[in-house]
Order: sequence, then structure tokens, then C-alpha cells
Amino acid sequence: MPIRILLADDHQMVRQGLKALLEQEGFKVIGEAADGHQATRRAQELLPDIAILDLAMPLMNGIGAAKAISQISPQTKVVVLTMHTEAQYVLEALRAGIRGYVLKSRAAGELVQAIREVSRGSTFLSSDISDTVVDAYLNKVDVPSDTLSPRELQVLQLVAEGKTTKEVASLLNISVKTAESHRTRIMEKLDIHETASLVRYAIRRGLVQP
Amino acid sequence: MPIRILLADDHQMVRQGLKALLEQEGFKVIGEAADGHQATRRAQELLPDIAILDLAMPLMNGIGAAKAISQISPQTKVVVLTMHTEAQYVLEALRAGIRGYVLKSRAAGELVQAIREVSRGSTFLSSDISDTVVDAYLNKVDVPSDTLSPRELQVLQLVAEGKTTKEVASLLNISVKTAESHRTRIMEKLDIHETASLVRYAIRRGLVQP
DNA sequence: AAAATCTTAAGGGTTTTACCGGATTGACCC
DNA sequence: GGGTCAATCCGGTAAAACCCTTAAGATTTT
Repeated sequence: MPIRILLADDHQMVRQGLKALLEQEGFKVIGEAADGHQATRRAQELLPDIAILDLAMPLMNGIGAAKAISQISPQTKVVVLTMHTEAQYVLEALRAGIRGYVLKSRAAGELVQAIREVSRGSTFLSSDISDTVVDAYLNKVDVPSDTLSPRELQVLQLVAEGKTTKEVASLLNISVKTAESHRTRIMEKLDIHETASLVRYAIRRGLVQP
Repeated sequence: MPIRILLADDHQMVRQGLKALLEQEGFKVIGEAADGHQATRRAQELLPDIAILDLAMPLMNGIGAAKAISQISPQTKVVVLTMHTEAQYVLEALRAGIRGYVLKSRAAGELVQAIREVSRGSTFLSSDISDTVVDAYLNKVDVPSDTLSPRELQVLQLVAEGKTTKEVASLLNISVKTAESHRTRIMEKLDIHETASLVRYAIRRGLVQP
């Protein structure tokens, strides 16, 4: 019996392409969804073996859908398919109970491999991802590292608004060194290493307007 | 003779999926690219009939690649494939000489249709897009065209992607001082004084994704 | 032909970041 | 009452960003 797959991605064209690839490999794509809600509903109806979820979806993102699906269809194993390599996404996904984490920037073979591993009861992470996760665990920085503290969010917002560390410090009435420490910890937690990426992250989080 | 296609998208998995779909339709995907630079180089080598370009690509976006390709391979017709429906993107793409504008959220059939129309010398815009364009023309919604030169746009994109000046220089094969000059002129023109604001500006202009 | 802009490049300077150590306090939790 | 964590602070260093000036050669505009 072929492996029965639910495929969720907000771009129909991408879904069709992936479906074609997966069916070439002998998998059976029994359902599709364009957002997290749909994915959850379809999972409930179809009870697929594997749910492949994009992280960036409207209405409900992949993490939310993964959590919902493991509730209503525990036998369904979730594989996340995304462009994001940041530790914070990976760790959040792992905590949501996903079994595979595959990057869209990789060859389709990785997705195929992930499906095989995961349906065998194993797990699969794209190679760069493994490093990130291992690093996070080893350095014990792994903690709820996706959750920035209130203060860190505040600093991040100011940085994304273009304030220098000195300005941040004076705005928050703290020393420059403290502001610097916050900035450093933010970057550590997010696995980000330049201001530019920090700004893009803040925009994604809605902390600042583009 | 089948239509010869160059396919550019920064996600390999998406490319493979689209390739599978296009070859099912009898098209020949003769080359792939993961960024605007690669796309331009491959177009020069292969002189394809059609170049399918994602808008959001690293190093050089789809608009930049479209301009470059129409220079070095005038017989190549460009079809943009993207998730963006905003008038701003569409009009900019049209000014760059693209012949087709297809949304990733649509069925693959639209891309197939676009390729057929465009290679016949016609044009193709996904239906919502046509409205957008007509509206824009009627309302004379003139998109504030960038006063930045092509080179400056290119540098801006790289900076917003988090590249250091040194990296920008080596990517563009220019000296660090030149890259610095471009950066300075960009800030001067835009009256912007920090990287953070530069990044936000680049995002608003659609040069990079948040 | 003259003016303007673009692209390239450079010298020399200050300020800011990014990363490396470390430390102390207070709060909250079990 | 020991553990963990957020928040605060400090010293230092190398790299990068930022700021100023100048200028040659190509292309485009006027």
C-alpha cells in the first residue's frame, strides 16, 4: 500500500509540482490544502500517513497546523517543508511534534528521503538543520529560544527602526553595554548575524513596518 | 521543435516540481538557475526561447535579471512567476520588458498558457493582474520610479540581504571602495542614514523579502 | 559640444557592530 | 535554598559601517 500524503502549501502551482514529483516516486497524494485550517480539516477527513506542511501559510501557519493535526490524527506524521533555516523555526517545529524538517532550497530527493524515514518511525532533518539543532542543544541555548523576552523585543524593535546601540541605551535608560548585551542575545537566540537580517525578522514579527 | 525554457527560482525543490510539470506538457527545460546572476549567465549561454523568472531571488531579483536578459539575449521572452499581486510589482515588471506575469497561487495551467501565448509573440497576465494593470493605468497610479541607478539597486539588494560591503564587492567584482561609494550614494539619494532603514526601504521596493 | 549622470576607484578618518570574555542582582519555581 | 532566567553592567578587539573628499572614463541628456 503506497504512503498516503496530505500536501499543504499556499501556492497551488508549487503543490502541483511537488505532487508530480511525489507520485513519480510512488507516493499517493490523497489531499491538498492551501492554508493551515484547510490542512487541519483535510487531515481529519483523510487521516493521511504523512502531512507535508509549508510553514508560511495564511490563516494558520504550519506550526499551528502541526499541533492541531497531531491532536486530531495522532497517526499522521508531520513533515515541515520550508525555506527557513533559522534555529528558532526549527526548534519551534520540533516542539510542535514534527518528525521531518526539509528545506525547499534542497533537491526533491531530500523530501522523498524524509517521507521514507518519517513513515518508518524515524526522523529527518535537512543537513544544515541538523547542525543548527545540535548546536542549540549542545550550547544549551536551546531553551525556549524562540521566545524573546519583553526587553529583548523592545530592543529589537528599536534596532529595526534604525537606532544605534547608543540611542537604544539612552531611550531605555540603560548603559550602552547592556543594550549591546541584549542585541547580542537576540542574535544568539535567533541564529542571526547581521543587522539586515535582524530588521527583516522584526518586520516578519510585525514589530516594525517595512 | 519544443519550446526551450530557462527556469529560475531560488528553491531547487520548486524548480524540480515545475520542471516535471512543464516537461509533461512537452516543453524542454534546458537550464535552471537559483538567483538572478545565474539566470543571466545561463540565458547568455543557452539563448532560451523563454525564461521563467521568480521575482524574489537572491543576489539579483527577477526584474534585474529580466532587464539583463533582454540585453544579452533579445530573442528570449521573459515570463515572471511570483506570489505578488501588487500593482507596483506588475508595473515594474512590465517596464522591464516582461511578456508574461503568472501567479504561483494559480494552477500550473496558467503557466503553460502563458508560455504558449508569449512564445507566439503575444502576452499573458494572470486574470487578477490584468485588472491591476488596467486600474493602475486608469487611475494613473504612477509608481514612484526609483531614482536609483541599476547598479545602485543591485548593491541595495545585496546590502538588504545582509551582505557586508566586502561581500558585495566580491560578488560584483568591484573594489570594496566602489561598493562603499555606491552604498554612500544610495543613502545620499534616499536621505537614509542607517542600514536598518535601508533594509526597510528595500523591502518596500520589493528588492528583498522580509 | 557641453552638462549631467553612472560607474569605477581611492585615501584617511571616526563611529558602530559583532564577538569574546566575564559579573551581579532580583524574581520566580519547585 | 538551589536552580534558572531576565536584566543589568563591564573590559577588550577586530571588523565593518559610516563620513568626507577627490577624480577619471563612459554614457546619456540637453
